[in-house]
Amino acid sequence: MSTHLTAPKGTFDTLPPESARFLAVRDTLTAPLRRAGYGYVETPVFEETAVFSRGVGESTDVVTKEMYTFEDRGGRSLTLRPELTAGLMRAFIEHRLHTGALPVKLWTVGSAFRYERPQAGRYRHFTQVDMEALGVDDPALDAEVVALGVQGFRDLGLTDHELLLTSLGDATCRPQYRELLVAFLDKLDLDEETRRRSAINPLRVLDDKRPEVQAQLDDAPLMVDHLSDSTRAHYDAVRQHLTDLGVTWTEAPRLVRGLDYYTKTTFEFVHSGLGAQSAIGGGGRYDGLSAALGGPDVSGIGYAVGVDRTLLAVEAEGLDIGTTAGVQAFVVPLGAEAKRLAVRLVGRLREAGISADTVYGDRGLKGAMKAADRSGASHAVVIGDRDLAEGVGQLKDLRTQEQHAVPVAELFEALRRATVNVRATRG
RNA sequence: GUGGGUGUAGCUCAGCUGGUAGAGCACCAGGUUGUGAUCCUGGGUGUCGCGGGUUCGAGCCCCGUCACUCACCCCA
Repeated sequence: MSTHLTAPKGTFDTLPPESARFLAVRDTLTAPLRRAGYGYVETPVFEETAVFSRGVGESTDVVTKEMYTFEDRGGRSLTLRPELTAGLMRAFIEHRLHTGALPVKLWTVGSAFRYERPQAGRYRHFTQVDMEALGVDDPALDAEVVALGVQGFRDLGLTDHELLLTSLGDATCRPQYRELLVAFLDKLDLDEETRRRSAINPLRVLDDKRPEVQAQLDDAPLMVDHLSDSTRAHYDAVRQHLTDLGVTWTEAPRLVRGLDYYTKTTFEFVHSGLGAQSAIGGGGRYDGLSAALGGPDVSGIGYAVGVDRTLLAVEAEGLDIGTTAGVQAFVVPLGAEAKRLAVRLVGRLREAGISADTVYGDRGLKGAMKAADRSGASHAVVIGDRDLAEGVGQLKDLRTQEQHAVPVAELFEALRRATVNVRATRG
């Protein structure tokens, strides 16, 4: 078995019927964005490495040890995107979208790649929904973005999740706070690696899960207590708008995000049924990102949601979504002549928008009927030599087992009518 | 990168103190070459993750390795 080809470490295949749930989750998460006027964007899954090293941040683990970076045949350094925001910003800058109406509201969905040790909910290839509102720094926009994320989870029927919210300050107050925090951390008993992390990105130490570290952090200074007047007012306004929108949250003053570009409003959606990788989405404001990528100094806010993790959350809550009904009609031919008729009939049904299928390969009548049953079809047509001699096919209601002969020329119409009736009854 | 757990059929698993592989589900065929959920009969679909060692003999014991998995780290 190990000599056979398998999906690369940390990756997985999503097969039917689970794949239907994946699609349902993906589409449900993006629906609120489409309703709110966000435009779809598609960018490459790889970018020049600098897009991420400068965008995500040289000090982040994502950039320093988790990227799939390679040189192409032309000697360019390229990287498979470890997240979607930086590429979206690159496109925003490249196409000078800031010269148009603001804010520019964008969304995308697709693959991201990180070289990490696989774990429950953490894979080397994963799918994210990503959205950004660029060019306007308005607390109401922060609230809209957060609320749209919440809406997606609500629409899926998820209940066991929580919105964590905080403010990370901005360029006027974060540096001073950082110094305070560094001074505090310097007095603690930390291992060498944590100390190194503290020097590069001290905020992240606050997020450490280890009890021996957390125990020392009770008196740590918090960013929210050291916000400048303007960021304080910004944060207050965001919370006011969220309350108006009926969004509830938990204050999380130690919340930190792993990507360097976040400022001010910062949030994370966590789900209780996922194990250690509990974040199903997260985001925030990133007023310095555009400039860091060589673009205009415009602000932005957005979030990313993990489609795979959200699917895990949906499954953890036992939600019934994306169940496929199978096809509506099924044709069972017996013999070569009937087979030609079946192929034509199925083709016509599909053209008419009715999902239909038939059997392929050498199947006996019993096997074919079994396939018809499995297909989910409400109606089947059985055509054998005996029927053809009489110029008919047998239309069968698979639910009631009722069956009657229908002239060959009328089979299409009879099936169409029967399946449309079923749909009307169900709907 | 650091630790722990687990690898037997498509899936879930059993396999006694080492004797050469099984169950259920699923799948396929048959039960009058014309009818699907039940029933009956038949079919194993497997390099027991891989490599080496011990042994007369290894699914079982030992070593190595790979994969999966969970946690740290990190984060979607």
